[in-house]
Amino acid sequence: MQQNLTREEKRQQKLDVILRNAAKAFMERGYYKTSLDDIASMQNVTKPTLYYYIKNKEDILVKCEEVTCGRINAMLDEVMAKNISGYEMLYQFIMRYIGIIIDDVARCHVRHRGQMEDEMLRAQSIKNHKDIENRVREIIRRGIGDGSIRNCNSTILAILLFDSLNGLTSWYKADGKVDQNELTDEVLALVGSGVCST
Amino acid sequence: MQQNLTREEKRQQKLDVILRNAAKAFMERGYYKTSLDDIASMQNVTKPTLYYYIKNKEDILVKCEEVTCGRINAMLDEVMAKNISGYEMLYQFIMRYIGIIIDDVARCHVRHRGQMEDEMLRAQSIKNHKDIENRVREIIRRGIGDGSIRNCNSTILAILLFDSLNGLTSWYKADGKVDQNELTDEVLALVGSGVCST
DNA sequence: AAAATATGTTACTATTCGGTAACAATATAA
DNA sequence: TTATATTGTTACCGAATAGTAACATATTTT
Repeated sequence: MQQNLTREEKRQQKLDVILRNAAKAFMERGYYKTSLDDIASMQNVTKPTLYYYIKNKEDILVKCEEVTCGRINAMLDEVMAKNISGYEMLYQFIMRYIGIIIDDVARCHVRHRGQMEDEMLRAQSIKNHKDIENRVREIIRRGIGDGSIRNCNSTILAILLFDSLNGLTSWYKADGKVDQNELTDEVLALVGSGVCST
Repeated sequence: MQQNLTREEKRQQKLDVILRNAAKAFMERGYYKTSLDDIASMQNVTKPTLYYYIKNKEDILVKCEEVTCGRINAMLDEVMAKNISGYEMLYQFIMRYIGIIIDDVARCHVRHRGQMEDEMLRAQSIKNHKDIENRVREIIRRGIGDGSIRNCNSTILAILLFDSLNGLTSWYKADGKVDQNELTDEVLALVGSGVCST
């Protein structure tokens, strides 16, 4: 008899719930202060059950990273394919990046990337971010080339940009006092024109 | 017989070394992956000796915070006493803030603030940062008042500013490829005028 | 010199927690 | 129905490590 969902789909859904709950707990209490027992009990299962969905504790971070980097890169694919100026690309990237990282799984990734204990995983994590950073640098260089962005050190600018954007993850709550549109406007205004009134 | 240094001075020096070494290790390996035995062996002492200088592991974070916030507030006292425009104040704050947080103890504080397990300590840590943030907001408001800073949401601007400045701590190494002066120039240019070429 | 204080060590406890082995139940397919 | 794969549980192990008690040594003060 055919179910609504296949086994594989149900399995994927459960994994998603684990990631979301774990990510939330990691952000609230911290990675080391959140035990696998804590995470398991959020799902109303026991710890060994988790090991059917994840390899080990660190694997949760890896999976959060895969999901998030996948989204960011897909977004970059779209934005960079458009026939617009470098500045407009950067503008759109920022707008949509904020939309992506306001999510527990993404916030968890941002906060823990490059901190895996396993050396291979750590290297891969660092590379994943560097790749994204390089794509944004490419946008900045295009903007400098087409004259829409002030001549500057694209490396430093890209990093500063990510610092302020990723910093959002540690204080911005989607349901908080600050409206997402107002936040996005302020970020875009600051990045675009700075603070000077002149 | 009078020594070069009094007991109290020697004690303070040893505490400083402990804080510096611990902060460095926390930044390199992470707080939870650095044991008190690790820290002790850097001093060529044993773990119980540390407890003569610190109350417990968390107290290291508290002491790093006290040192760093003390420095920042003293700097703000100076800068805010000057008879200059709000924008110039902000400019000087940024320049000197970068100078302060390029230091292992300060970096350790930035990375771990508000993450103490003890509730009282955590609340105090959050308050310490909020106080500093409020002083910077005051600078921004003054700038808006005297017309030197574009009209904007001072709360969001202050946070974004701290995000990008504090973000430096996670990648900038004083002995690395990027020169501190060039970095400061780029930050000031970005905050001042943004990325637009027009 | 003797007393008091500061600084250090060795040896140990208690607890937390990631991970696993062995076993039980349930759903799917033949 | 029977066989098989999947999903779950209970009970346990081993390692790491924050913190302490008891004891030893050095340094300053009286």
